[in-house]
Amino acid sequence: MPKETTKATKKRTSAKAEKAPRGAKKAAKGAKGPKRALSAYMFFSQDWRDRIKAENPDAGFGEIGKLLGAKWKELDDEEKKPYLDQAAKDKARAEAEKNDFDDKKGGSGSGDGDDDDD
DNA sequence: GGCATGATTGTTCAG
DNA sequence: CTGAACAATCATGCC
Repeated sequence: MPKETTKATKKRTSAKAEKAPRGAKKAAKGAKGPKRALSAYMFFSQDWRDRIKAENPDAGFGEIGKLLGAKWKELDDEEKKPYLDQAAKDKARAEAEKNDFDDKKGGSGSGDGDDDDD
């Protein structure tokens, strides 16, 4: 048994009790942050978005979203494997990203160019 | 050292 | 453009 520590405390992360009270988030604009790695779900949806729409051409965001999640859990470990694999690779990518972020984080300065954005 | 948290990622669909 | 359900994640901070 996986010791439930957090889970028992909170529902998970989103929890979104009812309307997704996630207000403080989304920074990505000027702030530079070592973004995180994608989730297996991301890859899973990329491949499945096709299927979901194929079997639910009528389904909209609501249906597809729910169906997607439902199918995801329905898949077997082996089925998710390929997705997890991709996620694993993305993780490495995010790792390097953070690495660079951590490296220049102090230094440089300057520069930065920044960019900006938009 | 282990725990909790937050931040992020991508899809679809619409006004 | 952005948000919202859907799910994972997992890196980091913190004592």
